[in-house]
Amino acid sequence: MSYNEHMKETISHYPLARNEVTALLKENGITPTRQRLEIAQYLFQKQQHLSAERILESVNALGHHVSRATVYNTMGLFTSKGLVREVLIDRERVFYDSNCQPHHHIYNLDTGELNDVEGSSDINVINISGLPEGCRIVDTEVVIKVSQK
Amino acid sequence: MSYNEHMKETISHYPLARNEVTALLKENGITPTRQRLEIAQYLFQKQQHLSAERILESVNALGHHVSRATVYNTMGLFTSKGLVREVLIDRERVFYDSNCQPHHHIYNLDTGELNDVEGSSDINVINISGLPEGCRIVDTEVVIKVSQK
DNA sequence: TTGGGTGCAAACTATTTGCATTCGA
DNA sequence: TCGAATGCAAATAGTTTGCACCCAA
Repeated sequence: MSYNEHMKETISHYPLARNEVTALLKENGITPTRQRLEIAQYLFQKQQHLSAERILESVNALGHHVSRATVYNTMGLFTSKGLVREVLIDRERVFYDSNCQPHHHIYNLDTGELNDVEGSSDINVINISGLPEGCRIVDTEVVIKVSQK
Repeated sequence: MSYNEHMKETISHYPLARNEVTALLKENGITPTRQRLEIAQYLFQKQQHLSAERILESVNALGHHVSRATVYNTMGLFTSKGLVREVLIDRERVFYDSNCQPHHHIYNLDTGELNDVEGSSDINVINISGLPEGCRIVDTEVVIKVSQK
């Protein structure tokens, strides 16, 4: 179902209806609890990069209640199930990327903003030497750090 | 002066003699104190990836004394002067890369080892779309995560 | 001499953990 | 019902900070 189709089918302020998020979690073998649904609904409303603390604040600001430990548990679970991707850029906090498609990042050192590299860019990571025996590439992370200074 | 030339000129167990390290720091506008010299001498003996704690332990194990705060101060200073490069891979600690030449990394998820991609590999990061106005690329970090699992 | 550098311990902060309570199926 | 999930607070660990003392120039 496309994004536009979602929008036609829901009267929620979220692009994803609750029952759709429920299905998403079930498909991935995750028991859909109230807290996980609230986190997922906030997370997947659009493609974004969020810290655990930010998720905690935002979900709770919407009038629901989720504890800090549950946010960490849930994000760890979502990561292990491949629903989100951890991006380690900032020394002090992990960012969770709600876009799991292979893509790379531009990190603005001045503002701390994390954005995606647009699709038309050319980034090639091929023919790597030095891989340990029997290892396969699990993930490739490309972060381009930019600044005005 | 090449690495081999260094080796001929010193009887130290380090590839870099103390006076050479002193010169390196001065060239970079860093006051060469005893602690900074000890850290630098350990750091630049070879190309390696070290955590702050590891540097602290190793330098002190050699019989010298450097405090934890000084290690952090010094590594922050070396980073800002471009003598080392921070690599953020591990959620719990920063790695300092004693090799500042442009190069990329292979991170072994199973062992936690961080190694360099060999020079013959093809990694191209060019023609990036989506750079903010007036920004220049300060650094490009490519980390290839591998695992046997 | 003197301003930058250092050491120490306490403070800070993101994340994890232990355990009693609650909830989904 | 019952194991899994949650909440809370305390614990953990890397890093930073405040401040008195010291040393390179």
